[in-house]
Order: sequence, then structure tokens, then C-alpha cells
Amino acid sequence: MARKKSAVTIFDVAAAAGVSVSTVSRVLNNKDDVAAETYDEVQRVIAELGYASSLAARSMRSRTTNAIGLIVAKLNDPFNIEVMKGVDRAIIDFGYDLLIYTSGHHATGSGTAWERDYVARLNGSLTDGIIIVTPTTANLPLAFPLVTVDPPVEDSSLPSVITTNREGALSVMEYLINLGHRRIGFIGGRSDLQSAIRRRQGYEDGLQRAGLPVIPELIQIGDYTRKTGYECAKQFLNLPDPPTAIFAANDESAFGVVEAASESGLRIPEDLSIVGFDNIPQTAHTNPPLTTVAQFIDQMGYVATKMLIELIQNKSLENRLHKIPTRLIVRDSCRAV
Amino acid sequence: MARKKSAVTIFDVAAAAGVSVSTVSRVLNNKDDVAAETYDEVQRVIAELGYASSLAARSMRSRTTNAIGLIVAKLNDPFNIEVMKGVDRAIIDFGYDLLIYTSGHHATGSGTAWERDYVARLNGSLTDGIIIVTPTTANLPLAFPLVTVDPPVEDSSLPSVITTNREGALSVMEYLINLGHRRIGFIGGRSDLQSAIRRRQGYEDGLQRAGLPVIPELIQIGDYTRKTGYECAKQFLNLPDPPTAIFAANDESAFGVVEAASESGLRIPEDLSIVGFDNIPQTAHTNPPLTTVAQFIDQMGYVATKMLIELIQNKSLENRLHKIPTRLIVRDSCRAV
DNA sequence: CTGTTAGCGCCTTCAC
DNA sequence: GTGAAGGCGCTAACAG
Repeated sequence: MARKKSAVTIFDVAAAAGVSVSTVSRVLNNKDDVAAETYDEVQRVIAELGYASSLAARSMRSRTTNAIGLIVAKLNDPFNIEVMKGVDRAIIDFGYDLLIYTSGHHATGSGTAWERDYVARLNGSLTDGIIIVTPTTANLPLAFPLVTVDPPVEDSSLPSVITTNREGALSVMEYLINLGHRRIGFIGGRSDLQSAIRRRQGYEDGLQRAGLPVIPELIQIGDYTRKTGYECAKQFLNLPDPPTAIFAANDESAFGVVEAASESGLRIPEDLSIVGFDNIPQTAHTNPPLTTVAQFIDQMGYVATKMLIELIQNKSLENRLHKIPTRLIVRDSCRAV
Repeated sequence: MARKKSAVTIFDVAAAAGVSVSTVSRVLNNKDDVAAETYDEVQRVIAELGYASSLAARSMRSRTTNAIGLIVAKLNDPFNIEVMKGVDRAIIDFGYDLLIYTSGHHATGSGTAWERDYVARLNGSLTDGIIIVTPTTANLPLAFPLVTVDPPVEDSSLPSVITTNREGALSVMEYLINLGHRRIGFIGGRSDLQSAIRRRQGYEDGLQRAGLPVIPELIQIGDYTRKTGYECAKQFLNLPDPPTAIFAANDESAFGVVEAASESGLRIPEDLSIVGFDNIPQTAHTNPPLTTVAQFIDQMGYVATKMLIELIQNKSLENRLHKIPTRLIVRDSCRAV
């Protein structure tokens, strides 16, 4: 069923050009000790046969590939895409090649511990090192240059890059409390995500620091969509004593809150203050522009790549855990009570 | 300088487990003819050593990898990212793995004919076939399953997926002309992009079909950014006889036009009709919502993957050139004169 | 300058 | 059920 691969090998080229394979190899790698005449002839044959050398075979021999691997569970994910952009910037800056690996099986398949499998596939020779985005386990090979982006909290064995989700949420709470808000509703996200857990932690910590109680009726958990944001907000607004501010743990949810507020005839920010998280592009253009927390996810990819390359080059890592700070972006969706 | 690779090989595992490499190989590939006891022990050792088999070595032996390659010049590009999403959907549907390859050298380096080089790296054994996005040359190996997405027009030798940029622009023109517009300004994009060329062609063809002249002062070329959209629009609006409608060849530019119009105190659509191209998410939420052309770029990735897999499985391709149709999305940014 | 030789790590017969 | 041997395509010595 599977079609035979490109049949033309370095051997075929050598035969057709009437030279040995090593000569062809030299031409391939632009070694300078090849006669111009031979060089041209070999190149001609290569072009004629449509030959191209195999990374697999080559990398197996040369122990170094100048390529790094990036492993993601799912390509179609805003977070992963941002990380990829950062990695892309970094490989351009540092002159590496990039091999991104993802599997069509995992998504539908067994579920857990995909990362071990994926590393298995790239490891050893294809890439000089690997970046894993949002791994779910710490059970990863350590014998190989490896950096994780957004790992689970428990995992501190591997060099990692994380973002300050908790601190970001904390800054939101400080901001709102400074504005005089005391009843602040929180709309959380999927609890399988580290980010969701940490943001909620920031919410609660912010309350406690200000000596405010954590009130269960002011906490709703959605799934980071506009729809659940809307629904959770409705719950809040129907309370006998509704919150004066709502902190949605991501911007999409916050948009849902805006929708619910408009429906209830509430003006923003006069009647209700709203804060989001993520700083997605739309937040700057909504009415009113949304106060939110910026994350610099692509920066995580950039830094992870930088760390990995240091690891590959056997430089000692001054810092095994790198935190990319978040920043509160104050726009017009909040007002003092 | 480059650090030694993961030292642990199948041989090490075999030694540690007190079995032969072939037994380990059997365990790795889940062959059933291994004693349960042996199997468990080998698995234990594998876990203990953090061993993982090398894709490179494996694929070299087995001639088929169940993986497809995707080659892009640049990761950080909206078009490429959409294509990737479609490819991702397809590999999940069809159960393939995906290897995306991009190089940090090309961007800063020589410039041309990157695709041949890239194909060279993946070809042969690592992947069963390759998709190339926006190649610049037709000089690609044909001996290998290969599909191009958005190739230059001249290239018809390879199986390809394209989108109907020209037809999309044409539909815009028909729409505007039907609304009674006669002076229609066009803001084009970077002329190194096929899409930009085709969209402009659609603009001119639309004019000609309606028996309208192509007027140079009604054509401005920007670079697909909001900024140049704004500047080009200013030019138009300062004309003695300004256009009644402006067709921006992408949505970003169209936003710039909206900005310029507001500045000039023009209402949209009462005083000026505006159409974009691309249907990026924001277009639905602007004020007024923007009429534009939807593209389904991810669909290009999906179809390309489907074609490639057919190629890999040696099925005959009923259709070597696949066109993904565009669709005019009518919102509220246009009005009859 | 070019050919010969030996593996890289793994999988696949083929024996036992 | 398991081990030994051969070779996938290529590069890196070492000879000429």
C-alpha cells in the first residue's frame, strides 16, 4: 500500500556520474577538495536524477544536525502557535533549523503521556535538542538537551519557561481593590490547564492579601469560551448583591461578560468593571477597550529556544527556570466604585 | 562545541536488560512474540534509562514512516499558520504524523530556491511525502510524493492546491458595480505575492467586464498593512473626484481605509463603501462590520494533505490542481450609490 | 583530488 | 521465544 520511496540514492548518483559515493558526498557537503570538473558533473547528475540526500541517514552519521525539535500535542492551538512564533524568531537569530513534530494519532488515541512518545521519535540524531510545549508529565528523558514550556507545577527537574499567571492575576486584583471594589466575581477556565489553576490562585491570593474573604458564590468556572463567560456572568448579575467588578480569566470569557452586561442594561465601566486575561488583539478594539493582562507567549518560545541552544552547546544554564512576566494593560473597562 | 547526543541506544538497553537488541526491538514495536516477563523487564529498563528510539535510524530501515512533511519558508506568517491548521486537521482524520520543517538560515541567507534544499532534508526516508507552501520555483524533485500549496502560476507540473484570488476579487467588483459604483479605488499588496497579483487582476477584469476603464489614479499599491491602507486611502480621498467605493486587497488595509474615512468625516457606508479581503476574525466585529472575501486557507492545507496521502498510497489523483473557492461575505460596509 | 572501508542505530530475516 | 548477522543511506576516517 505505501509507495516505494524515492529510489534514487547517493549510490545511483555515484554510478551515473562515474565516481565514488564519497565524492558525491563531498559535493553534497560542499567540501572544497573536489575538482571543479567533477563537481559540475556530479551536480548535473544530481539535478538530472532529482536526487536529494536523506536527513535521516545523514544525521545518523554526523551526530549533530544543527536542528532543534519542537514538540506540541496539537498544532491548532493559540498558545502553541504563539510559542512557535517565538521559536521561529529564535532559530533565525541563532541560525538553527527547526523540526516541529506532532502526531495525528494522539488526539484521537490513548490520551496520556504523548510527550514521551514524541521525544522518542525525534531524539538521538535528528535534532540536537528538543522543546516540549505544555507537557503533562515529568517523566521525560534527561539525558538529552530538553526544555519545557509551561510545564505542570510539580515538574522542576527540567529546564523550563513559564509565565507568571498567578502574579498576573494578582496584579489584576490589586488594581481592582485599589479602585475600591470589594465584591469581585471570578470566572475561571478549564481546570485541566495549569494556567487556569494559577490564575484562580492569584484571584484568591489577591483577596486574602487585602483581607477580603473568598466567597464561593463569586466564583464561577467556565471553559474559556465566550459562551460560558456569558453564562457565568448571568449568574453573577442575578445575585441579590451582584459583584461590582468581574475578572474573567481569559479575554474570550470577558467578551461574554460584556455581552451579558449589555443585555442587562449595564454600562461598562460605569455600572460594572471588567478585566480579562491574555491581551488578544481584539481587546484593544472593543467598546470599551478591555483592561487585561498581556502575556508575551511568543517570548516563552524565544527564551526556551535560547536556553536549549545553550544546553546544546554545553554552556551551563544560569537559570533553569525562566519566568516571563505578565503585564497589566489598563484600558477603559474599569472604574472606581 | 556541539554536545554529544543521547548516549543511550537500543544496545545499552539490551545490555542492561540482559537480552539481545532484537528482543528490545520487538518490545519497541510491540511484536507479540515476546514473553510477558521479558517484555516487562525490557520496558522497565527502557523507562529507567530514559531510552527512546531514533526516528532517523528507524525510518532508514523501514522505508515507510507514516509521517508527512510540511515545508514552510517562515513559520510566523498568517497564511502559513492557517495552512498548518488545515494540515493538522487532516493528519488527525487520516492518522498520519506530521513533521514541519523550516530553517533559520534561509530567512537571512541566500534567498532563493529554499524549497529544494528543504525537500532534500526531509526526503527519502523521514517522511512518506511532502507538502510545500508557497514555493517560488518549480524546480522540485518529482520522484517523490509532493504537493504544493499556492504555487506560482507558471508551475503546473506538480499537484497543487490554490485559492481563487482572482475570482474572489472579481466577485467583489461585480457586487460593487451592481450597487452602482463606477469609481472604485483599489489598494493592492506586495507584488511579490501571487495572491496580490491575482487580486489586482480580478479588480481589472471586473472593471473590463463591465465596460469600465482601468484608471491609474484609482490604483494604489501598499504592503498589506493597516498603515499603508490608511495612506493609500488618503490619496484617494484627496482626489478631486474621489472614488465612491474602495476595494482593499486585504482586511488589514481595509481597516486603514476605515480609519482614513473617519478622519475625513466620511460615514461608512453612507459616504463611502469599503470591501476587504481575507475575512479575518475582526472584520465581523468592527463598526460597521466589514464586507470582505472569505478564503478558507486552512481548507487548502486539508485538501493538500488529502491529495498527498492519495499520492503516497499510489491512488491516482483525479485532480492534480485543486481550487478552493473564495466566498464574498456581505456585511454592512457597502451601500448603493 | 578521489576511492575504500567502517560503522551510525535500528529492524528484519534467518537460525536456534 | 530469542539471538546473530546483514544492511538501510550516508559521512568520516584513511589510503592512495
